[in-house]
Amino acid sequence: MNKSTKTKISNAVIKRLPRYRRYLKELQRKGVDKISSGELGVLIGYTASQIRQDLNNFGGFGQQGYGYNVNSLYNEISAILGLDKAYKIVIIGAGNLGQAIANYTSYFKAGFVVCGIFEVNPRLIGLKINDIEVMDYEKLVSYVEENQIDMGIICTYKDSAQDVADKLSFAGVKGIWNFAPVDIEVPERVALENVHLSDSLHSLAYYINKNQKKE
Amino acid sequence: MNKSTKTKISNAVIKRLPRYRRYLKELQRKGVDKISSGELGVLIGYTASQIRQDLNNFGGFGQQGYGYNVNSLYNEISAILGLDKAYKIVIIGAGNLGQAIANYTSYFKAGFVVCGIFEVNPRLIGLKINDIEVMDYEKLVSYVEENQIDMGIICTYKDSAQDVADKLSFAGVKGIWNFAPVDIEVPERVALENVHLSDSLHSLAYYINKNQKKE
DNA sequence: TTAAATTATTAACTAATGTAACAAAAATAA
DNA sequence: TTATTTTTGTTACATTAGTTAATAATTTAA
Repeated sequence: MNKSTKTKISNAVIKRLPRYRRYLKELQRKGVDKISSGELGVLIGYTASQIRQDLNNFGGFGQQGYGYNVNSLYNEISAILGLDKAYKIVIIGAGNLGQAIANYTSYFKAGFVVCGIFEVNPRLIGLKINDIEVMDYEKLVSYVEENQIDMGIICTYKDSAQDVADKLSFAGVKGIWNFAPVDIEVPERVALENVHLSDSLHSLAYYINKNQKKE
Repeated sequence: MNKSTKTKISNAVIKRLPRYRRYLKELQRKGVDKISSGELGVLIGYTASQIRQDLNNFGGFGQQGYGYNVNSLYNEISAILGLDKAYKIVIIGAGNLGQAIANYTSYFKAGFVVCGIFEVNPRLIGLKINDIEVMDYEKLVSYVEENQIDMGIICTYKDSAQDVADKLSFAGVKGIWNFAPVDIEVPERVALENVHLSDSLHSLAYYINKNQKKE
């Protein structure tokens, strides 16, 4: 029995996994081939105990008296995150953010394949952004269905976001990455990750002012 | 005595404030002028109790038997977040992301004034992006000092991010918004907000696969 | 064969979060 | 004016999540 099916894995753990992975990648790059939870803890800034516990949610990747093998742990974490597969993606909204995300994702993220960008603005339809075709938003649903797209990235204004999410969900995507500054509703089977940039900026403003009140 | 000085306000509360503010803005737009914690709770999806408790961290903005005045609550929350002031900003990195953030911030975020973009690539220096000058990265520190810049946005590759953060901190910014996929260190007096897009995308990949294992 | 290192796992602890309850205040209606 | 209703402010309680500590088991290396 797979461990991950036994107990629910907390959100905090999942959010730490990409971070572990980043540090492991770096160690790999440096040619380090084994590491103990203690050493890794110093590096990342977690306690050794937490690292062992986090990893043990998914199974015993380490070995007593030895530690963790950097390469295999990197691969294990990648597999847990599902980064050993490829994902077909569409972006909705060909504005500044949509374009930036298109470039960002297709250049830097092996495994995330941007197949098309959808737009309502007729002046943008037909253009190519980084070799990716900008298509008519009207064709979104049929395109997603026919090409078995896995994921949609919402880069529209907030007023359109829910409509986009509905169409994507209807057409069968498995996940939505939402950049519109609004809370959208999706069916339970669809995974949703929000990147609320304005919320992030606003909380930064708070912390800037709080620091100055020097508590 | 101001309430906010009494007790430390939890991070979760701060992170909810921009959300409250978004919904209040929407109510304002619809011409609603008062709302009870109960109604707001239904709207946002929190319990009435939590909303009252959150708001009471900062003082009593409501009135028994009446509820909360939408306009004044919106203004109060804005003030708590520090959104009643203006912030002078520089962006470091004029790549796709830097450009998108430059446009995003200067178009949509009143109060956040992008004063300059800094770059190492000589082919970009001297250009104007959305009326904002792209300057030589060498001049970052003196520019920030002379113009009393409040905030820096890091849109570089990960290898340069710490150097940028050091320069910004040295030059006296009060906050850093970091988009580079790396953990950077800043002095305590500098507020730091990370937007780790790749981490976010990777956790989305996890949830996509988890959903399919249909727990 | 023994000692040292280090994980896996259980247990204990701490902090954060959320909910409930109710007195106090204001608004409304009689 | 007075009673009733509404709704907050505030305290207390309960629950959950997250973290750290402790220890038994295993491996490595001397």
